Amino acid sequence: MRRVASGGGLVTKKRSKSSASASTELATEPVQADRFSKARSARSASMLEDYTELIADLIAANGEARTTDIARRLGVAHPTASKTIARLKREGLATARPYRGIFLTEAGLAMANSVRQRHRLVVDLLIAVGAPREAAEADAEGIEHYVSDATLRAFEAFLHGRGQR
Amino acid sequence: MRRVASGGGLVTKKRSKSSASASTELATEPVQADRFSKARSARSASMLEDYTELIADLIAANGEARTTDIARRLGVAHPTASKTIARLKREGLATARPYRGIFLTEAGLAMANSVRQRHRLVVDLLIAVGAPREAAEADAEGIEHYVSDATLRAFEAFLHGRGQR
DNA sequence: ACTATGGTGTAGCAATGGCTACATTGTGCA
DNA sequence: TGCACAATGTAGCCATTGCTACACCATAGT
Ligand SMILES: [Mn+2]
Ligand SMILES: [Mn+2]
Ligand SMILES: [Mn+2]
Ligand SMILES: [Mn+2]
Repeated sequence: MRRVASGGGLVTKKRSKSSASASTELATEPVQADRFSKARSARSASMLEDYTELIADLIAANGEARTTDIARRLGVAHPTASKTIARLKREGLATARPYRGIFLTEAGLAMANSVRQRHRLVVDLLIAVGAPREAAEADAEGIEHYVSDATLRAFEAFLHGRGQR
Repeated sequence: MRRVASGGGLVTKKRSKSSASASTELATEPVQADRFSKARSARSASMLEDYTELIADLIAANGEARTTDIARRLGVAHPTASKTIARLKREGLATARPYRGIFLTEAGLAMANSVRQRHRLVVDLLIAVGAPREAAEADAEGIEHYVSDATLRAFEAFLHGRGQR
């Protein structure tokens, strides 16, 4: 197919590859696809990140992390948490034996620590640029998973430069 | 079950509800669950937001938005785009007839416009706080979907106060 | 020591979002 | 005027992340 626009029969434009300025168009595509691809990867990791952070918090607060507590904190049904914990185990981030609590491996703990630090940094930055505290806390829960190291370093420098942190 | 920690048989702690300070613990849970819940909603909407924005961009640039172009820009296989476009139609955001291009409904166009504006605002803010341009562009593709209106207004005010925008 | 109760596990369903493989369609160009 | 071939559609696979329903287990308290 060689392409013809048709909408309501108005436009009539041919194009061998793409109709827009052949200069920018060809450069834009792969770059944009890369950005979307990165976002998809981050989305896929976000669940693991939240779980490890939460498990570490529960162990710190309660001495243990139980499936039901994890589920309640996340606001999901317990089989949902159970299934994701299975994924954590599969990916070497956690261990668990039936009817005992959930434990983090070294890799899981490392993830938890870096994720917690990043979470706090994002909240602090949002507040520093004027976001209401609760909005900052809520938004950070999603935003955190998409902040690159380069951006994170910029956040740190920004906060330093303001005396905060 | 009344709960007993056990890990390696070390800890031995009972708890009727939760072991942590009964004052904060009970207040923390629902608040945190709410934040996670909001993040899940945003995650669910993110795909629709990216598609409407992209379709509007393609129509502006090419006069039409074809399934293959959408897929290539997103970096996914065309049946993946095709399936998501079906969801857009189902949710009243787009229309399409076989072998013609994709069109946005009024609702879809409204979403595209607000999403594009939010996207730009997020990129501008990230750059304003010092993120490298390409990191800002890449991170914004994920971050944008999790920024609340309250935080967005704060971003606007922050940029205004700096003469940017 | 028993048992009621609540934590835990498991089965099975649905929606979403990836993919590959293959069928169908439209049209630019020979 | 046809037809080759790219674009589009469709079928069917898998993984993830939700859910409800139900079975099983551990123990706190009697
Ligand atoms: Mn999070
Ligand atoms: Mn977090
Ligand atoms: Mn996006
Ligand atoms: Mn965007």
